[in-house]
Amino acid sequence: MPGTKEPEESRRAQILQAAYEVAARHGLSGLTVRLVATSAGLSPGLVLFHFKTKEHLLIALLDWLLGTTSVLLVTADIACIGSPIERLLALLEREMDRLSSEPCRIRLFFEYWIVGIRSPGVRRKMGAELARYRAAFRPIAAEVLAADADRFAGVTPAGLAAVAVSFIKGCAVQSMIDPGQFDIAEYLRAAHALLDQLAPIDHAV
Amino acid sequence: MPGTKEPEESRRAQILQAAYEVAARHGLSGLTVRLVATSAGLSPGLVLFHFKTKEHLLIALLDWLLGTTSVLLVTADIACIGSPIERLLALLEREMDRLSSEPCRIRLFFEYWIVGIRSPGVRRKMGAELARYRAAFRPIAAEVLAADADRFAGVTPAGLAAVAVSFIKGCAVQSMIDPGQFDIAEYLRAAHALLDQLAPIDHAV
DNA sequence: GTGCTCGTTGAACGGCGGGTCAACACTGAC
DNA sequence: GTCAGTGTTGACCCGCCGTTCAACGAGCAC
Repeated sequence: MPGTKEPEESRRAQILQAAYEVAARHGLSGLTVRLVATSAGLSPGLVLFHFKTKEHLLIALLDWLLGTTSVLLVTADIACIGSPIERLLALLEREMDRLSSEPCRIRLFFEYWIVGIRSPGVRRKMGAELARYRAAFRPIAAEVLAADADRFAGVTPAGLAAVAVSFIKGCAVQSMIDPGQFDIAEYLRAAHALLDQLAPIDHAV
Repeated sequence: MPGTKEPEESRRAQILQAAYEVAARHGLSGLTVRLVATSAGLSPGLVLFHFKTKEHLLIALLDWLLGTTSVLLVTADIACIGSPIERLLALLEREMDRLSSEPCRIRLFFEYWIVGIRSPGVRRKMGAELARYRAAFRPIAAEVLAADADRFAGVTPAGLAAVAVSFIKGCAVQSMIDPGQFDIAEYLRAAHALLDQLAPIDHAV
């Protein structure tokens, strides 16, 4: 039915949704304009009518991805934890849960990292996202440092935040590649012991 | 010069070398049989004569990559450090140096991670490599735990080794994506403070 | 020399993917 | 009704890519 006017801007959203599904199933390198069109139930030409170029489509998909992903969820139940260290640990644990609940999203981010190696535009966006992620950890990191100024002399909030991000991303990488051998519970216990100077409170099982 | 018998097996090595150069420059997705052939100064047909398929070539390249990358360098100057924690920290620092000295290799590994998402064969190899990397950290991790059994009650060597690997891989990711905003010195200082229960020794500058 | 094998070449094939475009349909303005 | 503009289609072009293959050349056995 050519010419039937859809709610205009919803076409872009519809196509982006289809693009996400294709990318989730076939990867970014397996994403083709035709596949996206088919998945959206539209003709290939229309996809390039709304997004001038495949490259534009990919960037729009990245924007959509970044826009629909909350940076860091500091929910009420976490915010009310008294000890800064416990709060940071709870946050880390929460983020790990997110990792395993949305594997497709995480994988897509990985693929965009790779694209970013060769594409300055994508790299800038991914870099900004990472910086935002670190910044979200910074307040809690600062509190952790303030709570034990002696031990953390010379450590900056940004530095600790970067380490926290590494915890998350490193866990994502390892559990993505070999989910069998990588034990998240052990991992969290080690993280706990590193942060906490006291004997670790039993969080496991 | 057709028919000139080269030292036989060195042809494969020559092609793999060329494949690595192409992959380093254009990425794994930009690697084509023709480009590899041109880079090696050979005809496209010959590449597929020695490696039946492009897929075979990619797997051979991965094997070559894994074979020519030392898992973990525990050099003499590090092995003789008395304190286990100091030794682990020195190792981490050494690994970070490796990261920045061989960025192409690291990037290629990243790309193979992505390939591994959809290719079970590649995933197995990458998983084994990660497991090997963790295993290399395990002895030192065990010594760190043994040196402070109270603090690390319930923490396994494997868990701490996984955290160490996350330190490295997380750093690699962050410094790869935005080298500008990511400060490795700060990062290392934070890592030091986490491991060490004493005030951190000044390693900066 | 004859013939066999193996390494090598480069043209050719088939397919696919990004991008273009003429044609068309529906809407709204006049 | 007419006309312009926008959304939409699907065929088409072109280039690239993986792969195949006939031909050829060098060495070797006899």
